[in-house]
Amino acid sequence: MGRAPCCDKANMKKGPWSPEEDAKLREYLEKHGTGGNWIALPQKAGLKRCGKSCRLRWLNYLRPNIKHGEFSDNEDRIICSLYANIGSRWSIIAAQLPGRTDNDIKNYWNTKLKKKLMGVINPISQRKPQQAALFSSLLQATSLPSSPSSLLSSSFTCSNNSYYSTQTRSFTEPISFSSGPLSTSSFATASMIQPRETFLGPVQNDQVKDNLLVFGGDASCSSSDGSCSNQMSHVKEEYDQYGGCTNNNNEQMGLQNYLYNEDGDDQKLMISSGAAAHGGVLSGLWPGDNLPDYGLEEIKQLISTSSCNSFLFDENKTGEKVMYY
DNA sequence: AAGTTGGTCAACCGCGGAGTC
DNA sequence: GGACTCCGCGGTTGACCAACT
Repeated sequence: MGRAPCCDKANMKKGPWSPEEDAKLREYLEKHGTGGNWIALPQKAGLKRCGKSCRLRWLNYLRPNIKHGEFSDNEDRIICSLYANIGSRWSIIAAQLPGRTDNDIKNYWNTKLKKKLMGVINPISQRKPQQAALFSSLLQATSLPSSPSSLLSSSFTCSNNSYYSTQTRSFTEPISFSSGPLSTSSFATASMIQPRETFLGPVQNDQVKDNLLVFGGDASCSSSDGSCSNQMSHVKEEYDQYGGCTNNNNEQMGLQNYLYNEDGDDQKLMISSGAAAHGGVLSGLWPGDNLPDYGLEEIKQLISTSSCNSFLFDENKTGEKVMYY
């Protein structure tokens, strides 16, 4: 037996919403709320629209406090980081960006951010394998520049060359980039996130140092392809538990509490990462040559393989520090 | 100036999960 | 436990616009 249609499509208007329809929907929702039933709502509101369409219009456009327009560098970083960790879980990502909708973020990723990232990754892919591995490892430890040239001009530093394992709760030996080919598996092992305790869970005391916030975690992923999506199957659950709560002001509190510091826009982040970027490592390696196109999966895989926690900083812009563990 | 191409973004589609009966 | 309904999500489409040829 097939699924019943959510509404009578024959009598439903489709396409762009008119200002009148917007006004009707807004007025109704402000007066009555959804009433817990989107399907019945359009009829009550006097709209010849599908309930799902109403819901989408409200959530993506009419809802109060919706933020439109340019994404900040900060938002870029959060999106990249979360995408690297959890993939295209746009609703979860959106929950960490107040005022942004999942649709907005999805569009932004598909049209702009992905290309931005590919601009970084593509040059890597034509390196010799050894260099490519190095580049992909570096990616997760560097800022997402507005252009490859800005990446080149960036000075990448990290607080040290150690990575911190939340599994062992101790600092381990630094990773050296000058010692030959990099083992991606070691990075993955060192850097996979641990949602409950670190990624979405409460920040541990030892994770907050010098105004740095932490997320990232221990070795829960050892897949050879570096993909960590499976390991994130509990993200929603964890999110519900830790992130989907509200504070006293009934404001949603979520992962942003661990992504933003008190200054909000000037936060510093500590992320799980297996690789460390040295200042100047990239210098002279940027090829600027033509490279094969990368698909979404490759992007994700490249990020994930090297770290499962790539996070891209632009040191010049924000002066952020990166710590690895 | 006209046609083509590419980018953007609002909206649609269909699926899976959760809740209810 | 199964059928059914609704919600929410992610992928995709298509209209619109600007840049390019």
